[in-house]
Amino acid sequence: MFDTKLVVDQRDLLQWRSKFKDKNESNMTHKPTESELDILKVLWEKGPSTVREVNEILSQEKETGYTTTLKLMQIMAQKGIVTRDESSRTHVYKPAIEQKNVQHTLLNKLVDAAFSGSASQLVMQALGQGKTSKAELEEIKKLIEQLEGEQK
Amino acid sequence: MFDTKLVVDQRDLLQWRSKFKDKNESNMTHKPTESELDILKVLWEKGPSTVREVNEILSQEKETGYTTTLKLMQIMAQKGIVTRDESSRTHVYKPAIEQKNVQHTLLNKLVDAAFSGSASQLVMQALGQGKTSKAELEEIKKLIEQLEGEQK
DNA sequence: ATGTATCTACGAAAATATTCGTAACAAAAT
DNA sequence: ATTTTGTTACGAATATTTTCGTAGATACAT
Repeated sequence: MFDTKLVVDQRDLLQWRSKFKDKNESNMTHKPTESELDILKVLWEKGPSTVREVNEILSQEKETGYTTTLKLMQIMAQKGIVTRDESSRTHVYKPAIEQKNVQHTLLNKLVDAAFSGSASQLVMQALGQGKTSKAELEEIKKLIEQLEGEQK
Repeated sequence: MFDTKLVVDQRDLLQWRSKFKDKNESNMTHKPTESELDILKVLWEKGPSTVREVNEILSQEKETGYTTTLKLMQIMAQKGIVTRDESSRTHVYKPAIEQKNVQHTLLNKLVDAAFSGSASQLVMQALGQGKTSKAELEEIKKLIEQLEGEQK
């Protein structure tokens, strides 16, 4: 009666499994946090800006302490999400990742997370909101026709 | 020389401002966290499920301890994001918010946060991925035409 | 009936993200 | 020259989210 019960507790199992996860910490898809995204938004729209400028704009939406914004932007710089020009005393920040890339990442995440992977479902929901102008609808229709052409 | 300097530090100002924010904590738009959304996704797809079932599925994607999933689902129940049937010992959970609602909320958030408020930009980006079938494109086109009709 | 597996409840640790005070310094104003 | 203002750096307090151990209860198998 060898009672060599093979006890594998949850923890051990998870540790073991994680050995097979990718080690690669590298700059995959930078996923900005929500606050970071707020800041990026400003930088994309207004172009290179100082902390004060960014904070000014963010404050219109939501009370935001100056040093809070500063700290966030410093962190972002460290993460490589933004770069900054330090030549003058007040640093000027600009985005280091393209809006397109972030859009792409977040869009896919959303499709996967909330739309069961169906992009067309998302599209229809988006259009259904009725906030899209006639001109835009036309443009989209044109795109669709173009896509239909390609896809033999 | 009354040196009654009116010192208003950042903190006071922010506190003061926040007095004018809406007090209304009520069930506005439930914004599930990322993990919560993962769980909702399962419940939407598979229908009412036990913690074990949900955890089984989540584990395929990412190592997840059983009690972790349990705790999350308990929290969600408390928040009112899910309801549960406690009649048998192993509780059965089901979503208490509709997928449509969450889609709507998250979609708007995304449009606003990453697409400068332009839904059509998002739509075009989504279609551009080339993951949309011909049939779906047709369906979307039909929707557009319908919308164009309404919008005199 | 005794042990084993499976649940829930619960609290608390760990990980992340956000907010902010304080110090040090430079620039500008007085 | 001295003071006031604006700026960065930095650490730490808060807040939020995620993860998990442990305890106690119930069902199930032996």
